[in-house]
Amino acid sequence: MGFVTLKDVAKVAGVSYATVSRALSGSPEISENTRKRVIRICEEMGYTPNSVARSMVMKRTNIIGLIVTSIDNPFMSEMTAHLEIYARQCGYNLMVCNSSYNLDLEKEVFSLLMGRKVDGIIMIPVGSESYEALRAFTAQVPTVFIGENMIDLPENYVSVDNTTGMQQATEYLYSLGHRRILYLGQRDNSMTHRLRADGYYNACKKLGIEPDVLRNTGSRSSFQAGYTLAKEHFDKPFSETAILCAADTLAIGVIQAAYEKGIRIPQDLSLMGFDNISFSALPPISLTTVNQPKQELAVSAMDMLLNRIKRPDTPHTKTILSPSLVIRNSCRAIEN
Amino acid sequence: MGFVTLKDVAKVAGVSYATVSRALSGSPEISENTRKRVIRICEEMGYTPNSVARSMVMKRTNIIGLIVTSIDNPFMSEMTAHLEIYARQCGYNLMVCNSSYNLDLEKEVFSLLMGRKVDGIIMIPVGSESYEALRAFTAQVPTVFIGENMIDLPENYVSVDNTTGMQQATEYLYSLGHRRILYLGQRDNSMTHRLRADGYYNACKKLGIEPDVLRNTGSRSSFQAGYTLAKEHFDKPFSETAILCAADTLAIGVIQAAYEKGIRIPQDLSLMGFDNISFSALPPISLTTVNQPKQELAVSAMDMLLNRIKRPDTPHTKTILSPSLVIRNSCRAIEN
DNA sequence: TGTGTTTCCGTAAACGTTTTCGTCAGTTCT
DNA sequence: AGAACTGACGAAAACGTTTACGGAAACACA
Repeated sequence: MGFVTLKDVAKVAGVSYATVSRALSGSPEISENTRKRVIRICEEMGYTPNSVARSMVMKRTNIIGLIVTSIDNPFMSEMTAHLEIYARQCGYNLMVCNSSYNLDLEKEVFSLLMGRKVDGIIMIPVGSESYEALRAFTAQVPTVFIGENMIDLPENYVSVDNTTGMQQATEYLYSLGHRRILYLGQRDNSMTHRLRADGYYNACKKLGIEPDVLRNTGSRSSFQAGYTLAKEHFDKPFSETAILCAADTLAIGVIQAAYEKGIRIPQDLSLMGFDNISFSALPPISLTTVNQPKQELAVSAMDMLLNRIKRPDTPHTKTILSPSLVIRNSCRAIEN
Repeated sequence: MGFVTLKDVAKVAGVSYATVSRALSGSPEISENTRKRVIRICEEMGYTPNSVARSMVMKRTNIIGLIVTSIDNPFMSEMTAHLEIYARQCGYNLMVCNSSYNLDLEKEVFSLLMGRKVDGIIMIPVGSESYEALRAFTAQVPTVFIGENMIDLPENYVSVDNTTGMQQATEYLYSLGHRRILYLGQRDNSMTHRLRADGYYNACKKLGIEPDVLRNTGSRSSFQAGYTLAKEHFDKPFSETAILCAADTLAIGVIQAAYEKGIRIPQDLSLMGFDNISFSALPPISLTTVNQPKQELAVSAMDMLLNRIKRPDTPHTKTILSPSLVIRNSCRAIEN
C-alpha cells in the first residue's frame, strides 16, 4: 500500500506510537505541548487513521448494513438517501445490499454483513416471511426493520400507521361524494398490505358503504401489476366512481390502463394511491395519495438502531408514525 | 461480542488455528480428512470468518466506495442497483455516500472512504471541478469516474458518447420535419453538458438549420430548472416546433410548464430529453429520449476499477459507450 | 540403512490500532 | 528529608486473521 501509519508519525515525532494515538484521541494523559506538536506532524505527513485497524481493537466498525429489496425503487432510494446522510452525521457509514425481492438472497447478504461485523442492520424486508427466516441472525446483530409492520412479533421496527392512513384515504374519497370505491391491489403475503386493507374495510363499515376489492395475486406491487389488474378490470363494465390503490406504483399502472381505454382521470374516475413516491408528484401524474414521512422514518430507524447498539439487551421497541393525506389532482368531487 | 473465532474452532477440533484457516481457504497444505472434519466443526459451531481481521492482514477490504451526488435520483439509484449487484458477484461490497452536489462534501466523503481503506472508488462527480479538486486523493486510491467526460484529462472514466447522442436526437427531430428546434438547458459548468451541446451544434451545422439555445444558468438540471426555464419562455411568443432538452429531468419540468399554458405535447410541440431515466417511460410522460445504457455503464466501470485494483500502475483508460434513441410519444411528424 | 522428498501441521510474525499497566521524574505534604 | 501523590510517557498485550518458516513423520530411492 504505502500509506502513513502511527508508527511512521511516532518515529518522526520522536515519541512512542501510543503517544500519537493519545494525541489524536483527545486523551487527557498527554501534555498540551506534545499534543500540538504531534498533531502538526500528523497533518504534515498526511496521516489518516486506519479504520480497519481501529475496528479490530475497538470491536466495532461504525458501519451500518442496509438491506433493501431494490434500491432502484423510488421509495427505497429516497429512504436510503435520508439514512445515509443521517448515519454519516452520527459517525457511521452505510453498506448497501439489494435483496432483489428474494428471501434466500436476503439471508445471504445478511450473513455477509454479519461477517463484515457491521454494528447494526436496517432492513426493508422482502415480506412477512423475513422475520421468521432471519430470526437466527437478528438475535446476533442489532436489527431494525422498516415498513413491514408485525403486530404480534417482538421485532424492532418503525412503520407508518398503514391502517389509519388507508382509512383516511377512504374517508377522503367518501367526503368527495364517492360511494362506490374499488380497493385495488390487496396482497396477502405482506403484513403492510393486510393492514392497509384493514383501513379500507374499517372505513367502509363505519361509513356504511359496500367494500369492493380487486386482489393482486402477484408478489409485488409494481407498475405492471397495476396495469394488468386495471386493464382486465376495465374490459368489463364497472360501476365504481373511484379506485383506491394499495400503493402508488399500482396507481400509476392504473393511469396507463385508463389512458389506453380513454378513461379520463379525474373526470371519469377518481384515483388514489399510498406511499407518495416521488413519481406521484410529477405534474402529468399528480396523484392524490397518502404520504409516508420518509425522512422521519429514516431518522427514527437510525435512532432506534443506535440505541440498540448502545444497549443491546433493552426490550424490543416499535415506532409508528402518522401518515398524512397529500391532495393533488387525481380525485374530483361528485354528486350522488 | 461473543461470536466464534478461529481459535474456538481450533480448540474443539484439536488442531492449531492455522490449520482451520487452511481448511477454509482451500489451501493444498492439508489432508482431505482433517479438512472435512474441520469444516464440519465450523458449520456446527456456526463459524463465520471475521472480514475485518482478514482485511487487516490481507491489506484489502473487498469494499468499493461509491460516491454519488444524490442517490435519491432515478439515474443514480438505477446505476447504484446495477453496481451493487455486479460488485457482489465479484466478491465486493459497496459503501455508498452522497456528496449532495457539494464539492466540499465530495472531498470529505472521499477522504473518509480512504480512511476506511476501500479497495477502490467509483464516483459520479459533482462537476468538472471535481477532477482537479480530487487529484491528490485519486493518486492514492484506484478511482473510476462515471459520466463526466473529460476529453483532455488523464482520468479513468466510463461515459456515454454524449455528442453523438445529442446529434442523433437532433437529426431525429429533423427527420420528423422539424426545422426550428430549441435546445433547452445548456450548462457550462459540466463537461457532459458541453459535449451534449456540441452534438446539437454539429447537427445544426450539418443539416443547415439555425441553432437556438436557452441556457440554464443554475448548477443542476432539475425538474424545477426545466419548469422555470420553460415557463418564462412560454410567456413570450415563440416559433420553434420542437424542444430538445439537455436532460430528461428538464424535459419533465417542461411538460409541467406546457401543461399549465395549455400547450399540448406532442400535438402543439414536440419534446425530447436525454438519459432515459425511469420516469420517462411512465405512460403519462412517455418521453422520447436518448438512452444511457446504465447496466453496461455500471459493469464497465466496475471492470475498469477491478482492473486498476489488480494493476494500479497501468495507464489510465476511458470507455465510451454508445447511446441509443428511445422513441416514445412526445414527438410528432410535421409538414413544412 | 541412510538420504532425499513429500505431506501435513504447528509456531510465530505481521497487519495498525487502543488501552492497561508500569515507570520515572517532578511536585506536594508532613 | 522522606513519603505519598501526580503527570506524562513508553512497553506491551490484544483484536482475529493469513502465511512464511520449520519440523516431524511418512515415504521413496539408492
